[in-house]
Amino acid sequence: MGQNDVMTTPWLTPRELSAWVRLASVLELLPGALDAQLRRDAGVTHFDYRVLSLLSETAAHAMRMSDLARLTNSTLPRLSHVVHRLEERGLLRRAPAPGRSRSTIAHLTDAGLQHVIDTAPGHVREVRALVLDALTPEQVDALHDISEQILGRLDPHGALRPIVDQHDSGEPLSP
Amino acid sequence: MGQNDVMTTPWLTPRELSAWVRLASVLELLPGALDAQLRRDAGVTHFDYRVLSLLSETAAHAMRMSDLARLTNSTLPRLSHVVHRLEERGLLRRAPAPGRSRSTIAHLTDAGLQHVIDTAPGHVREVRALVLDALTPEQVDALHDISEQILGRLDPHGALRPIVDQHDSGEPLSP
DNA sequence: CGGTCGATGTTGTCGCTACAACCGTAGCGA
DNA sequence: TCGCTACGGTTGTAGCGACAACATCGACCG
Repeated sequence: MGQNDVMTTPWLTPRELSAWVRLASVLELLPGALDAQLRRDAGVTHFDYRVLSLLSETAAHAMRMSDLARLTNSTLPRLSHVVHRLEERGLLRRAPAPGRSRSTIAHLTDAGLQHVIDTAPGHVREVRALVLDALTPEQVDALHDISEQILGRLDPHGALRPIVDQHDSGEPLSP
Repeated sequence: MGQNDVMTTPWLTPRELSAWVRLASVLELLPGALDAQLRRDAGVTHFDYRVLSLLSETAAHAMRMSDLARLTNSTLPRLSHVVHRLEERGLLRRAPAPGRSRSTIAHLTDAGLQHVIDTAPGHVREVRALVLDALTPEQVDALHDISEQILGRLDPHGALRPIVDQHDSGEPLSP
């Protein structure tokens, strides 16, 4: 990692640099903007929302902790903390899995489901306003492919690939 | 924000949803991956690196705090904390601006400059590995345009637009 | 059986960010 | 000259995520 590498590292072309600078800005600003809307209007984090939303999409309104962690691109410790807080707020409950298993199941409560139902429209509007409505249909498709390629690098083994295309499940509360 | 809005909110089409789900995953995973590489190899966060890098690109290796905040898409309180920590590590110093001004100038130290020089190649390699090398040249250009459109929504007034295309300055340490 | 290993979660601690409150100074009008 | 306001910046606090240490339970192997 010495400065000698300066000579041997392929630098960024102007086009690459220009694209990267803009993407980096989006990476810094967009999560905060999404979080701000959800916190202001619904008192939850974007991550909280993902957890509740995923639970709402299952038939039983419940899921194993480790599956939830994988589907949210998260880690078990982080999820455990988040679920603990959501449980204190009465939006879900934890229960040991029935049968011979040491796993924990997170169940969405009625209040939690209602919260998702109340929160989803505003969130969708925000996603539209900040992202999708800014793009042409062709750009939306290009964004799909680009994101897919990058995910391939971020997650070479496809460990969390199941997260993608979960939207063919029953309930219409996907985003 | 009642559930009645469910009826009146334009929902996401399958293509939109699929693109958004993937982008959301990138938003969650990519910043962490970038941070991890820089923390592991260089002991700085991605944000720290942006600050040091921007300073290294100026002729005087110095900049006003408020300009630095704008160029990093950040806030003054956040920057103040970060600069305080970097100052304690000897990578930069703060000094009141000369003349009649209440502003503060952050100066990169020699150690700070050297740190950027040592760190840049590894960071560029990571950006290539995770993003640019995963894309075709056409996709890089498309990413440029897409990010630009989204930034237009995130920052309607162009308050931080100057951040874009700063790379025509002197030093070659932009990313 | 006994012991080790791996998988599943939880907890504790530390560092960073958001937010709000605060301070000092310049500019400006009465 | 006296405020008043706006700007530039710092500090304090609370909350969240990363990471590591710690349980616990099942499985496998001798």
